[in-house]
Amino acid sequence: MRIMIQEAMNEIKRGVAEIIDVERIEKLLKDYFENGKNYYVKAGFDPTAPDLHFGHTVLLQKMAVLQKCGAIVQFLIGDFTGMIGDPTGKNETRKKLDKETVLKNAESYKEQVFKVLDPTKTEVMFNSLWLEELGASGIIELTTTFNVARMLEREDFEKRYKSQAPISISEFLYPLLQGYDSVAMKCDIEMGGTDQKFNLLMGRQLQRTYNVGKEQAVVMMPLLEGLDGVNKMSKSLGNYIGVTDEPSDMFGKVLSISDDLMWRYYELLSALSLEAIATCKDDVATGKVHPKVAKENLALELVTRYHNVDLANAAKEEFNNVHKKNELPTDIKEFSCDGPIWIAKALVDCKISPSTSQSRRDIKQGAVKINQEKVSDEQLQLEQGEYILQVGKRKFAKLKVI
RNA sequence: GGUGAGAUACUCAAGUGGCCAACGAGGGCAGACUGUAAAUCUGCUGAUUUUUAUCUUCGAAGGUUCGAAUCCUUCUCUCACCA
Repeated sequence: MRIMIQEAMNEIKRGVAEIIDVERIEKLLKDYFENGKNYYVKAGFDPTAPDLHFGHTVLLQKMAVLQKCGAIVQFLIGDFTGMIGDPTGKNETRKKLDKETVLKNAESYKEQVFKVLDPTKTEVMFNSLWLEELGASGIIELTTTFNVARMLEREDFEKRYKSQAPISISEFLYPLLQGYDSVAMKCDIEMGGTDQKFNLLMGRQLQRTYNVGKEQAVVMMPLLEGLDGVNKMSKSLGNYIGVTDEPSDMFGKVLSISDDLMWRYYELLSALSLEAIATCKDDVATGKVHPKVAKENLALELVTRYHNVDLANAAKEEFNNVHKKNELPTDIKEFSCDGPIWIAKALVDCKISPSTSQSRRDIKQGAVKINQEKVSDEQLQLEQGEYILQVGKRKFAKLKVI
């Protein structure tokens, strides 16, 4: 029994940035393994963007691990708090979404989330349910539990306060409301990114204040770096790999990360054991395994997870055809138009160039190819026929000139 | 409420009457090199088949002028200092 708990703990601790109250998690595990008692793990998500990317899955995967150890996941959609916008981002106050949209978003969340989480051990919840009921008096009461000095301890607020950047009062409410969620949900563990530390601890604090009878443990996951290897993965920065990305896109994006970053992805995203990863890393360092092969394996694993093995292998083959052998991808978007047409215009029509000016620049640089042949004449007219147009290494289009 | 400062392209940031489609940096795109990458080097980075040109763009609207991102007026927004 003790060994089981120990093993579970090790698996849970893998890759996490910080755990607060490890003892409590151990107790929960013990209660599960000995008495089969479940416990609740909360994680909050934004209601506006049901586009999950690998950054989110770091958290989801950890929750999936916990599900195997008796956790019921409370998948919280912050439809109420979404109005305020978490101060950690630069988000300004947002408009409240109508119910219909929220429910629709929730549905698409489910589609994506259950590729990782076990649906039988997951409850989807909305915080408007209890926060709306709280009312003005409830919110005022909530604010009395905390003072401004403490609030300003939050790193983000402290910085802005010192540099005299504006802090909106509503922003103070965000951590309080998120914390109140923990009270309403009576969760045992809350998960979040390291940037959420303050908010996560708030939940713990408020559970005590409101006499919930338990104080949630906190598991913080590191923020996964995006494709650029510097900034955290986010949709707005465009450096993300979405769980709904097409197999070939997903494969290509994974292959495009730097060698250093690959190990980070291995640690946080792969299902391989840490020992296996360490071995692989050694083999790459000693030259036994080519770094590209290691990266391909990672990409295969991830594409398989969100699609399937066949598509993953197809994506790999496709990738090597296009990039290694310089062949053409299999599915190229097709267009047709009346001819004759000026090459620069054709590229714009096929959406592989933003403007004819840009087309001309690209032609001058030798970045444009027709049927694998470099184009040197920027005045070129395309007569009747079918052409494969290409800009750079990645942008392709098939054009039929009538 | 009072006073002062500011708003320039994707972002930061120069420019204070013509040589400004606007220095520079980052980012992005492309070429070389590679493992598709990273690093490095190079070019490009408002639009337009008039390309040593034309048109649109420097918070918004007017005005002065042969000519304005630059000067004047009003407005909008942001910031700072004081209360």
